[in-house]
Amino acid sequence: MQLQIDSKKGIPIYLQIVNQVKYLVASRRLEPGQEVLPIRALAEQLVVNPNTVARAYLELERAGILMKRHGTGTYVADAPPPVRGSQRLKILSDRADALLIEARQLGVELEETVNLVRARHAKMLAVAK
Amino acid sequence: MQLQIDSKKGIPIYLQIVNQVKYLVASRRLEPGQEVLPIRALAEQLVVNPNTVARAYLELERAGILMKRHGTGTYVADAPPPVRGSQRLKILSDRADALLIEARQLGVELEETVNLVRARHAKMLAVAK
DNA sequence: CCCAGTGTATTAATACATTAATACACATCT
DNA sequence: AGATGTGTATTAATGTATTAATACACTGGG
Repeated sequence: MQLQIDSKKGIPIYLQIVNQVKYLVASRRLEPGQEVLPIRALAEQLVVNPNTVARAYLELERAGILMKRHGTGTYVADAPPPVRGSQRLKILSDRADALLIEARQLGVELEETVNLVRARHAKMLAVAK
Repeated sequence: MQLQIDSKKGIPIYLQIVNQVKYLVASRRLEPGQEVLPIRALAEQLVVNPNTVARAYLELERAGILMKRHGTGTYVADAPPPVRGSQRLKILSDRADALLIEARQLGVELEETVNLVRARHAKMLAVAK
């Protein structure tokens, strides 16, 4: 698991871990059921306090991305059943709005924005594991 | 200018102002050149400290959304020339990635995500001023 | 020139976030 | 049962964010 932590870029370390793991899972480089590095191991690899990794894993567990088993290890969770609840769609809408607001501010048209989404999606699934 | 502030929802007041003004500008309910409420006036309307509004306006000015003129007032800035710099496209890509990661986690397919973006865009430009 | 209205700057109180140190508890294997 | 490797909980130090109180400075109209 190759994570890149930048201690000086303002973004909290635990969030950098969260985001990168989310990306790895979304792009299938980490698959459901697979074990991820133990807290201490990842902490050592990143030269970071174990609690910081634990914090990240906690967030990821709450987000349904990871599953921790006490005394055993931490694993990538199964993908959830598609699209339950309007609560969840609201989050997606917020993300879409943020994208559209930014695009509008940059003078980027809708179709160009859609193309960007498609391009990023392709890139996300592109590279090998 | 109709803003809704929720003091108890965890999101900082100044950010709620920033986001809502961004939305109003992106959706053309506020047009370039138009004067927005003075800091104190908006602060009074929202029952908030003037510094909090000033903080929001400062962020919006830095984002190129508003333009302040000392002693005179605050105005909606002109739309920037379309798409300069790769720095700016990087922000858009990050937003697109966030959307795609969230969608993936919810089991929402690419085409459905694209449709959502189109739908939100339509809704954004829908209502009257 | 003054006045009223505008944005600006400084400082501080308070709360929250972030990271770390340390000790604890559970699971598995022998 | 013990050893080892796993996640957990508690506490604290430190920094950062958020909001507010207050005084300052610029602009335009009488």
